[in-house]
Amino acid sequence: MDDRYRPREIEPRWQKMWHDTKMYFVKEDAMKPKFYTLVMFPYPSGDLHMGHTRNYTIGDLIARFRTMQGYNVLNPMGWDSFGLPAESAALKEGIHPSVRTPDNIARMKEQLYKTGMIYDWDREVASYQPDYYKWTQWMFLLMYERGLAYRKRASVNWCPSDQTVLANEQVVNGQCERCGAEVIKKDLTQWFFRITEYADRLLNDLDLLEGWPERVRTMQRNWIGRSTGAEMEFPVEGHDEKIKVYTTRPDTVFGATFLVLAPEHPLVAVITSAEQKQEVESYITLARKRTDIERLSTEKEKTGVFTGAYATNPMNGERFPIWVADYVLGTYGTGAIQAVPGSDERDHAFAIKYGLPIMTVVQPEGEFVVAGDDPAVAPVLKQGSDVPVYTGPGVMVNSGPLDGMPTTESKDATIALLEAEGKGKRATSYRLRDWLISRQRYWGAPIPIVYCDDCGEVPVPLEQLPVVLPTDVEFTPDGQSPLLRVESFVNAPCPRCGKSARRETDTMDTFVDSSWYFLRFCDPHNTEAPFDPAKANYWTPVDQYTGGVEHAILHLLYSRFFMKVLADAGWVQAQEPFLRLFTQGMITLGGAKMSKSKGNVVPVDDMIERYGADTARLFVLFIGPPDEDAEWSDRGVEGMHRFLNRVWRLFEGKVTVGSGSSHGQALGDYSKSDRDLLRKVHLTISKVTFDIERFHFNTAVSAIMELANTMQAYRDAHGPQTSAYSEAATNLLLLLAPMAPHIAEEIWQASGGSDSIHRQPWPAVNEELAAAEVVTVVIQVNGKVRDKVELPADVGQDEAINAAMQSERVKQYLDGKEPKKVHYVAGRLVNIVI
RNA sequence: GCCGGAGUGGCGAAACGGCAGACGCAAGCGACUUAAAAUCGCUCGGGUGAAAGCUCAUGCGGGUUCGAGUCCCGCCUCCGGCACCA
Repeated sequence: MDDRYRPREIEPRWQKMWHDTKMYFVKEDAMKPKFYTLVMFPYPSGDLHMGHTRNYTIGDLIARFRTMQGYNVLNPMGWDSFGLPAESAALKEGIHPSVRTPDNIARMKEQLYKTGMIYDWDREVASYQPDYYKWTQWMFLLMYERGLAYRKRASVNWCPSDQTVLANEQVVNGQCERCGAEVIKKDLTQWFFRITEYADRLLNDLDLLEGWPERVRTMQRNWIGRSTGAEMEFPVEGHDEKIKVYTTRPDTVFGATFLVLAPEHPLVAVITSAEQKQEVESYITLARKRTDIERLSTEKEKTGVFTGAYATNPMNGERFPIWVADYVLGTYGTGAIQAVPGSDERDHAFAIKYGLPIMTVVQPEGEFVVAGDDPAVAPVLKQGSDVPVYTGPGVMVNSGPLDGMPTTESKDATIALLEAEGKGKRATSYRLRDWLISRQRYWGAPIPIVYCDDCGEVPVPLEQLPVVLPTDVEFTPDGQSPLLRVESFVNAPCPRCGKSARRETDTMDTFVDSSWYFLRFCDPHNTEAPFDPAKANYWTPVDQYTGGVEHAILHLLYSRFFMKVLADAGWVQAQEPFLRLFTQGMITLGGAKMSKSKGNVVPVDDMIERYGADTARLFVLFIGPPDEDAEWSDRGVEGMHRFLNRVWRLFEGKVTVGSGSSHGQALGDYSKSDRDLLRKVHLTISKVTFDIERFHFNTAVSAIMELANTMQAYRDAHGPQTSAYSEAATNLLLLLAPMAPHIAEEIWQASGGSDSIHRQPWPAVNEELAAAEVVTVVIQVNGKVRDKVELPADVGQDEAINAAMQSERVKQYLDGKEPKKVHYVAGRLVNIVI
């Protein structure tokens, strides 16, 4: 072994060995338990920084750890390589994305290689390649066949900067998630996936995902936003139409004093009276012009206009006015509400502004008086601001058959009443909208649809896939799909009748590409199908998925949707794609996320050059709890480099490693100091194993450091040539192997270890060696530590308490008196209560 | 407003209801060296004390318990998600 630790010499050597021997290439193996670990595949932007390294180091550690534990481990890598960033960069630099993308991939692959990441590269996929997106198009057709892909004209989100439509999920606070531009609404005919059909299952199955962070499950629950209530029909005076209303508080129907329609509601034009027509139309025009941001900023001030029409309350026959207001959303519920200003703050504000009647129908329990007994407490139909709004629980008043009923029962009772009289029914509503997948941009998978004058919209048949994305395209965005300009692409024969027809020219949202890639990894070379179900069923669900929390809704919800659709179609068995999810924190520099544009990156190449990959890897594991953000520290990384140098020196002077947990001698043959060292070894095995299992990598590294410190002290006293030291050294390397794989491999092979260290079994805890011989029992008086005493590990309660009572300190506190009570925690603590 | 998560030394952080601050960074002192680097050793939450020790201390206020950073109740602050969703 070299006398100095030289990572630049040893790391490339072992990387080559792992790579050349295809050490981590795997096949299905029914005899072994499988473990599918996956890190979210990256967008190939070019250069990796330490934020990425944290992510991939965790993935690599899991793969190596589970392999040593005897699992058949699938750890693949691929490239999420369609999408806007490549296109924007290409426009800026004048390099075509089809050239730039493979270059970037090659660069990132090289950096992963140099960091010692191991993947089954035989399974590499890239979503921009035709042999991948052929199957993305197949997925579209599957959706289409099952009635889950459809085209409709709708008011959609449009990013004026990126010049394309966006999914709801890609609009954050009224701004484009990618570029921050203010999103506007446009009426366009677009393709959607009917994810709302799966809303219930996507919500309910979140309960099964116990291996997911609570935070992510909550975010998905909020996003799906299920509420339950009722739909009710309100007849319109002088018209046959009835207005359907959705409400979560059907029990307050007796307090409804007007109806409100969203500006987009189709009945607005039908029911509006001649006198009000002009006012209503100009209001609607105004409302449509407002962006989401404007609507948010005017949150307090509600606006609306009277339609001139009247409706009848189905429960009590009351006649009341119908208004139009944009505080009611056209896209939620039925786009129409019953306004109950006595029980809803928004309706109350609106009623006050426009002088509409307010009536109390719910009263707080304690204040209940029989309706009519005291008009001051139970006001009947009053106008003005003196009738307060009350939204809490209570008792129904002014509500006919519901009077006196507590609100805990009134909701169900009202629904029963509505259903019995045929005036309404129980209903559920969701915040989730269908997923808009069309994009008017170039760098994506073409939507496999042809429009024929005779046959209409025709899906491209499987044997004609892929619909290839042409490369000779002028793709500067102008609000229209760039593919429209390519005659040879647009003009295509109708697959059904053969007459000349036109192709769909929009491409798919890149989130479609990434919604199924984890399945392609199971069978990446299949030319007949997206994957062989038998192989997919062997590997899926993914046992451990790792990635950034920024995908909590978009990617993770879409993938779950795809998995359920594929399960329904019989392609997979699992209902959920990702069994356990880990969301790692960012690494920040100067308090901000590392990013090239901000210029605050620590490139992984620099770290490898200066300290080697193992130092970089170990440091990002040690930097803090892996699910929390952590600030980069140059000093910290130097400390970690010092540690690896210390490890190196522990092996100076012919230290021999053997098999991990065997020890040739009986326990009694070891000296006291040997036994102490071995105890530390086995306690460390136990702690590191436990900590890796529960993703506490920072404390796993600490534990290994402690072991190294203990070994150093032992070595200073007894030298390295003892069997106890050899066993300690062996286990130290094995524990370090998944985290710092190169140095572990180098020392292993230089110290007589057989084969690769990465093919050794993970060390087992020897309970006999781990067992303590003596314990330090803490002696408390009234819960405060006053003394400690060393006792044999198998000490009984009586001896321990006895020993405690002998303590001089305890005697001082007792002052001759008898203790009131004594608590004993076996082998740990005696608490004397005085 | 609703829903999650988090508040511990100078810093990153540890602690099955049982010795608060492991491990590391920074800092200080010392050894080695002509010197520096590297390496090694010691100190390192506050107050008090010569020391042993005593005492205060895990965002704030209560509570449960022999014993609370940890459990319960009520607050405060920060981070994240949702939000005119009827």
